[in-house]
Amino acid sequence: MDASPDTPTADRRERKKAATRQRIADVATMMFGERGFDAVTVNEIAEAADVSKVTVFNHFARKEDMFFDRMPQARELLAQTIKTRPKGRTVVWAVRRMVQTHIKEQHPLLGLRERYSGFWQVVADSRALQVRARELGDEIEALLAELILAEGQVDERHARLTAGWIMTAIRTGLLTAVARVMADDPIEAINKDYAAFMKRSLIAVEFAAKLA
Amino acid sequence: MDASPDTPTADRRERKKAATRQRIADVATMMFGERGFDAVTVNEIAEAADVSKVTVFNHFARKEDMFFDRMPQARELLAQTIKTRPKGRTVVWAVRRMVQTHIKEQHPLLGLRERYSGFWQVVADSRALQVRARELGDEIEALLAELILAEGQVDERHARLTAGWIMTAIRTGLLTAVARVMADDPIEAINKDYAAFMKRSLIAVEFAAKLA
DNA sequence: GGATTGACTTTACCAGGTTCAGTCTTGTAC
DNA sequence: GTACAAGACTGAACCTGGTAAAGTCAATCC
Repeated sequence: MDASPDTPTADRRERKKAATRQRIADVATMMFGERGFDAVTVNEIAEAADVSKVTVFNHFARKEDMFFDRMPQARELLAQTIKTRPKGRTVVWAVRRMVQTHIKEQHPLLGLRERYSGFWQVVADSRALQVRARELGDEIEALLAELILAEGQVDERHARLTAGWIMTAIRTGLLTAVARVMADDPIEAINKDYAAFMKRSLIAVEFAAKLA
Repeated sequence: MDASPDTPTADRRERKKAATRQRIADVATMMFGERGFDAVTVNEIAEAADVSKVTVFNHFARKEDMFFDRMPQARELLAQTIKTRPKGRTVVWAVRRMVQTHIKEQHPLLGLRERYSGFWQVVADSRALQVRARELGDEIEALLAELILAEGQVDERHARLTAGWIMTAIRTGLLTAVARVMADDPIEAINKDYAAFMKRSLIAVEFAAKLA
């Protein structure tokens, strides 16, 4: 997960910076988990991380980003998955395969485990986090639209439409599954159903996209 | 548009309250249009409407709601349109017909006119407004899902999925069309294309929903 | 050794939003 | 007509996220 095992003598500075960022994110995530996102102030986080408020905002543009601090990596992952797909496969196909893999491997991004449910509980309890989650989803949707557009088969509007439909399917499947996890349904049953739903609905999207 | 022509001696109070609310919304909308949403402070609005800041927040829970002050009516309209649809018609059918009507009649909600473009320009320039617009769209999506669920043909997850696909189609069509209006394309060409797109994509949604 | 860079700090400030303790208006009951 | 209750509205203080400016201190470069 770390930047480089082969940092010769190099940048203590960068390491320290990364460490500070990580410390802030960790302490913040813990506090959010304990008391809820809105009940924790940025000042408290700064104090707990032994840093000034301004430093917090130097590392994270918004308070919400301390919670979603791994999203940039997620976007990277999606982009890579799609760009390295086998020749002749569509973007939708690559997305479908990625989703299936995530569910099977219980990947943090789209997969589920009991112990992830705290994360989602915090989101469910905070309007600000839901707004930011939606925004991050939109960014991914835009990225997806670009990649679909790059296939060259359709115009921009159609690419956006397809990307929106894909994200709707993913969001719906994920949210429903998360709700079931929080209701203490058995994970295995949830995952089986979740995977089946994603397969069906993404195939339907592919059809609809051809039709529209 | 007014509450009741047959208010005997009754509620001057309510009328005054509604008038205050309207005055605030009007003055705010004008100021937003002139200087942009973020550049206008709530204090300025309060002063211009000759009212205290607290009063502003008594009428509108958030600053953004002064701008989107007609959304509650829009939701009402959607619900009525769907509930009063001819027997045997699906929710998607009713939505499609409503969208077509709005475009044809250049209804403020989903239709387009040159002079609406100021409205959309203000939204395009403000992150806060975009967030709120998305949120309002989500509320409508949830309403739509409920109505689809009430048809009794599908489970809740499927209803949400369908509602999400519908809203994606509408959002995509509307945003693209708005962009063209702002780029000064001729309205008639835009509307023709916009209507055709909505028809195609909503039919595709209906197909996909059956398939999924 | 001296200059430069860049992470971090302190202080002060802004704007949205809430709380509270009222005042002023209006409809109602006697 | 007077008393009273409800409720729209007010003023001021306060909280929180977020920004600006100016400067401190350690690591790096030459």
